[in-house]
Amino acid sequence: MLRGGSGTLTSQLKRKDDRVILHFDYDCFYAAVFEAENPALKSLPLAVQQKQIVVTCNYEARRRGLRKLQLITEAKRVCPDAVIVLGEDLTKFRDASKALYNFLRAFAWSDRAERLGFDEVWLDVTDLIDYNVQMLNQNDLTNSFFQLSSTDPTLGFLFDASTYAGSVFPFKTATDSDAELASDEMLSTRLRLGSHLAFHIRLQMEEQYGYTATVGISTTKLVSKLVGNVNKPKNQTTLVPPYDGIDANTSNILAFLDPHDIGRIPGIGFKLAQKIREYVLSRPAQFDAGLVYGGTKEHITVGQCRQLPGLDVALLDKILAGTGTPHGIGAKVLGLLHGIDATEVSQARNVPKQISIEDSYLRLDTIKELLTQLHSLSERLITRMRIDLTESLDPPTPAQGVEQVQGLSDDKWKWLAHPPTLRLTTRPRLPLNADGTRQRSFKRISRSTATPSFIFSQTDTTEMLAERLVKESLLPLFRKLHPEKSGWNLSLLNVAVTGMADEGKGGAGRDIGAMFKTAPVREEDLLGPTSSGDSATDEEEQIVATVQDDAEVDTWEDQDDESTEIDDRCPLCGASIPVFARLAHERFHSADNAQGGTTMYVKE
DNA sequence: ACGAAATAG
DNA sequence: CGTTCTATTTCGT
Repeated sequence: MLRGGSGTLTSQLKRKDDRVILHFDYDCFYAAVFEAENPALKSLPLAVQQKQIVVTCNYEARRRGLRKLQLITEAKRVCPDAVIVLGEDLTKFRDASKALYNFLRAFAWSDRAERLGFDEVWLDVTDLIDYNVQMLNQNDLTNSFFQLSSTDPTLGFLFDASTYAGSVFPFKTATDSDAELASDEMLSTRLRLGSHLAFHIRLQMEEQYGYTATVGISTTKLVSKLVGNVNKPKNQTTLVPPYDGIDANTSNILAFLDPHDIGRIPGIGFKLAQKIREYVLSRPAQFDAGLVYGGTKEHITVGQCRQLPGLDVALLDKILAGTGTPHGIGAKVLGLLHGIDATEVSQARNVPKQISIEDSYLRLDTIKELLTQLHSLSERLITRMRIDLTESLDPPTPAQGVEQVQGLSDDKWKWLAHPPTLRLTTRPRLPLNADGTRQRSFKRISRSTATPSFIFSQTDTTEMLAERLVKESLLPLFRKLHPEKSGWNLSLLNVAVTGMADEGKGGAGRDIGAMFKTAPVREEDLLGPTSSGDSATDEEEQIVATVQDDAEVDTWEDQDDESTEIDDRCPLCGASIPVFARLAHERFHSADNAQGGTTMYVKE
């Protein structure tokens, strides 16, 4: 690294706002799942119980004083007529989450659709947005049509492209609007379209599935996630430009982020936050000793950190240093403090990378009980594998209402992935000290081995397979972890299969036809190496693109100077089209797009 | 590849 | 019992 020019703060930070990213957060998801199966619950105060606490509750319940993470006894005292349902079996939540994810995924032409937990999803809708920006008629923005498909022009919705749908940050006045457009008109247009797309998706999600969501709209994963929180539930917030000012007065990104506690920034977890606080305070940061989790802390804001004297990559690297801290952490965190986050929304996957089942115990110190627990965990693991890693091979049963666990019927099915690794994790309870006290520890230890192929049997019962798995694989792993004949005492067991790859991808299982159907043509795709768009880990599959005879393809900038008041001009060919013929004309171009071109296979 | 740790919901 | 359980990513070896 050179000193001088290349070491300055501004040279270390470079905004790149060429994406449109939506972040969905389903409103009180667990409660919503119960409401979806029993809509009568919607008007009642509803709380979902796990162990002795309310894990979530609907907004009627919150209105009556119930809170997340409240003790059940407290909840009953505050609101005696609350409906309290047990939510310890996660199956239905997982199923609903998967269904909603697949619904949302269909809107991302890039198939960049990333789930976080059960109730959050990011969509990178850049290509869909850019396609629609090209389609805009600048002379009649208020009567725009959003194309959800590049091949079926009837698929979409009417919208007003001159305004944002839903809420915006910051609250806007008419004069702000001019400043915004002057700052970056293209970015504003794209975000407006993003806001209308988000609005449409929210409506469809409620109509088709009965779920409401809170959405954030911006250009990065970081900001889209955070800005959604500004208006909730059942709402959305777009962070409007300007994005690239140098301080909170000129950049809405900085104005938005500055009041946030650093610990609220995704990517700055407990450890990093404590280190930053310690530096800012010039002493160790304390956290509330009373409660361990959600632990209270000293309030250090992004704005405070951002304005630290001498703050740059090198300083942050020094502040955050330690064994195991990620390389480049200084640059990463400096970016986050400025609302810069180049992280890509990851490609949708057909299977998870890992499945693990665990349980915790007060005391687990006998072989007999160990075998019982390992067996139980193994059965649950194999059941989950048969749900999440298999696919039915019977094509002529399209809409079968209820999914069934593979292995219990005569249906033909196949494995979608064969996890190569089996792992056993334990959490030992530390031995008693001399004074009779015992220090708590949450340290885990693990050993892994090759997954035995018998667990992929399609004929044996989970019971038989679990029996064999314990005897042949898990017990040997356990002996590696705990060689002593006795004396161990565990507070946790975890059994996992890991390393799953999307085996269907790029090969037989992948529906190339579907990609062809929805992928728009973009000239950038055909020219350079699109700066890779990264995804370094995934081997790239074949990309199908269409090449148009470009003879008379114009871009919308070229034409449309003056247009008549009565007719619209086609944004593609400039022809004057009466309103009633508009859809048909758009269909003409789409057909041209899909069929008139040459199919080209690009191998990376 | 393996095992630990950090992060997140 | 006390945050539990689950998943992803990254580091060091």
